[in-house]
Amino acid sequence: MKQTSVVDDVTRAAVELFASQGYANTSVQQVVEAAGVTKGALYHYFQSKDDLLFGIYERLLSLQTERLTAIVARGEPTAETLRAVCVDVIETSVDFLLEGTVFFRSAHMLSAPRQQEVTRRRRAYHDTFAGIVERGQAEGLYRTDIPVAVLVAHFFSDVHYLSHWYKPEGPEDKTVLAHQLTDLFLVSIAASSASALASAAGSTASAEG
Amino acid sequence: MKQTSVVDDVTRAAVELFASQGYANTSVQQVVEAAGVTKGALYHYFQSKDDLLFGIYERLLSLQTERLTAIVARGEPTAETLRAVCVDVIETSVDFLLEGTVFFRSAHMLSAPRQQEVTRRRRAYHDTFAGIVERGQAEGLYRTDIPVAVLVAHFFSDVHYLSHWYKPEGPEDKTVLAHQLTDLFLVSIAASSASALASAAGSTASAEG
Amino acid sequence: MKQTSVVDDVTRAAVELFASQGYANTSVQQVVEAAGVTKGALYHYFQSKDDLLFGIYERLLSLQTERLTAIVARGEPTAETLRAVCVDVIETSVDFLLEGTVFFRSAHMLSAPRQQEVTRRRRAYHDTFAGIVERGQAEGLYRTDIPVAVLVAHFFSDVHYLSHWYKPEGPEDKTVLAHQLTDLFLVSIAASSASALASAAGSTASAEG
Amino acid sequence: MKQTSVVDDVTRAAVELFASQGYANTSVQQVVEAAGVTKGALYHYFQSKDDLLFGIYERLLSLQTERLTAIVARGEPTAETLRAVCVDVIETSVDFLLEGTVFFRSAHMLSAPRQQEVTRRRRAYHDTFAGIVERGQAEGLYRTDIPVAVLVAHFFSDVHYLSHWYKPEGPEDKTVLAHQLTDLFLVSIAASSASALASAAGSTASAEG
DNA sequence: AATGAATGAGAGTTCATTCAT
DNA sequence: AATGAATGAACTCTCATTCAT
Repeated sequence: MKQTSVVDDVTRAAVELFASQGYANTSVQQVVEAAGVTKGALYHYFQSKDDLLFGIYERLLSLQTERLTAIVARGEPTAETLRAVCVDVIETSVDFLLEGTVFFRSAHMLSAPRQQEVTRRRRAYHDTFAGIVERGQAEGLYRTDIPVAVLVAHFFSDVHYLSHWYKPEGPEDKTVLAHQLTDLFLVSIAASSASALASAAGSTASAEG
Repeated sequence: MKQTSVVDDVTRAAVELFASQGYANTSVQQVVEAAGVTKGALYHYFQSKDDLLFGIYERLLSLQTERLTAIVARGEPTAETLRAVCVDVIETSVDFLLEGTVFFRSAHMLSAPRQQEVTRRRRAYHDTFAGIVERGQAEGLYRTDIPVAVLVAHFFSDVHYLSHWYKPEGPEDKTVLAHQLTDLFLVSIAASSASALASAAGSTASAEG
Repeated sequence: MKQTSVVDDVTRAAVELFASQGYANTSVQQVVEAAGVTKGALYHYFQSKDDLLFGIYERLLSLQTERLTAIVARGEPTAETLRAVCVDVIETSVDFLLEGTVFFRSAHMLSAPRQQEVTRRRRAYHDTFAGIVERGQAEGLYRTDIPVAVLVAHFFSDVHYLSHWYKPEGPEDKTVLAHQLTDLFLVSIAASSASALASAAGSTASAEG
Repeated sequence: MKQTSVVDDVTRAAVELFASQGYANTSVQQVVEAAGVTKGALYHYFQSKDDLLFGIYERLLSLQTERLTAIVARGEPTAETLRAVCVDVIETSVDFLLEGTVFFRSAHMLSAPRQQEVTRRRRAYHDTFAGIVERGQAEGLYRTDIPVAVLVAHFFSDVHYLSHWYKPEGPEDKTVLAHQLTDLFLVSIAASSASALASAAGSTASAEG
């Protein structure tokens, strides 16, 4: 009774191969062999190899956007919202670690229009995130001595980097890790941290800790 | 009076093309055309296309290792050493932004032995960095409630991510940015920040800031 | 009240696509889409793509053979018969200009047996035409200094060429054009024209007109 | 000492295969096998299969344009010029019969820009030819009761049709044929032929011969 | 030191046709 | 009568690399 479809089998095989060998180093032949289908079947459902890659991004972006929207819609206080968003995106990224690997490595191999589409959607996601941080700044929660763009990049750098070092089979638990990274981020952007930079900016000799 | 060599011209052209189009999408033909040399000349100095990529990594890794060693050799207090190292690696990464782009995107396209070599050297670099953090923990400067591996990853994620968002021609000054990111990192790993996680770990409702 | 059949819709779509893009450049998929039917339906009525092409030829050849036979059967004097045949085939060719385009461009793409069948029927048509000319020669109407094969080719070249230059929406009226081309042909093969070649054959300096 | 180049061998093989099987039915593999070269060598000199086809047209168009220009440049009386042009283009077309076959069958398979280029050059050729006819009309040599466009099409139809019926190994001598077809054309467009149409236009019952 | 023509394996993609439904 | 998913062979084209010069 197990129902497998060509689309699912191919997508699964593609994610694994793209993540382990890279998009460019993976031939369509390898994908169809790993998926147990024929080339003709693949091209019946996908217009091009590019489509395979975009499909992976599409799923990930849709999922993350949806989750972000849902959390924001709960209408909790800013600090709680931001913490929930951070934890959630890290956990989701761990769940889709292969997809993330492919995403960050191979986005530049997409056709130009699709690259723009991906960029557009990621930007929308980042903008929503930035909006929460800005609201927190207005409420006096977060420091304002560093541009929001830098704060946002600082957070997403952790998300991005996960696929470069995190091993799901390793010692770090996904949930614990999500809270640890979130805490590192939230501590660093807290309004109370702002003073540190003021004295440190022009000198490497100030004390901290 | 000849000021340009085949090796330099080719390397420069390769970095630019690999950064803008990706390694796999760049043909050797494109490289030789952009460098103004012939294929024969390129293959006289490089054994393979792989060599071109490895050469870029080689230079960047050597430079960063050398700078890290020099800073550590100054024998300053841990806090000053770590701050100096962080600022320096960020500034250097901005200076070699194209190389960084190539590095993080295309390392997986290297031949297996060279991929191992790169990994080995990056690990050595990270280990030295981790050693400084651990020394600081022993001195009571940095929090110990989060594994060092996570703290190290948290820092290098910023370095890594630079090539994805930072625009040298944009509004952010390189030095200012280096200090901002360093500050965000140092604040978050300070021993005094450790308490935050304790209360936050099991709940999303705790207050921060 | 159903007024369209799969066969008709498909044939119409095939003629248009084959004429505008060429037989080889038109996929069966394009034909079924243009005809508004499915692939299964097409293959229910046609054995192969080749069948589509042959069907177009079949219709055109049958029609022209039928019309030629009808005109000859009227038993008019040779000159009248030939004129009527010429005018008719030109007019019919204009009416089936798309079919003509396909015919002359793509006949060589038919399977060998069908190519032979087409050749056989065209030859029969030409032979009947040649017979009329020969009868006219025997009656002293047409010149005998040029082989009949050349005279016949001279006429059919005009028919053939129509699809390369004639635009139904252009200024030339179909009937007028048919009479003009017929006149050019009949004038040139008239017995009284025979002397012209005699003096011209070995020299390019003779006068004409 | 026989010098053969890849370009020549490939072009020769391509003309023969395209003429006998059609462009679309001939694979690049077949061309390289017939030419005795490798695929890589072919693609070193030709950018695409399209290039092969265009190269054939290019040579033919250049040759014919050059010859037309040379004849016109002799500045002979109109009648002599037109006769020389007609004889020459027919003889040349016989010499390049395979190229002609390819030309008329496969021009529509060229990429759009190249199709336009071919059309542009053929039109220029036809315009020069039409100019000679018009000059002859002004001089009272040729009939004016039929549009020049029809007269020009009437001539080129013979040239075009050659590849459909003429066999170089057959009984017709090239030069004799050229003069026969030229004569048929010149007789039919002579000013003295004009009266024939006047009485024939509205009726199929008039007598001729 | 340098050339660039030539190689040849393998890439992504198309498509007429089949067949279970 | 009709569907459309699936096949699989063949297609055009690319490209890192070699080697005679």
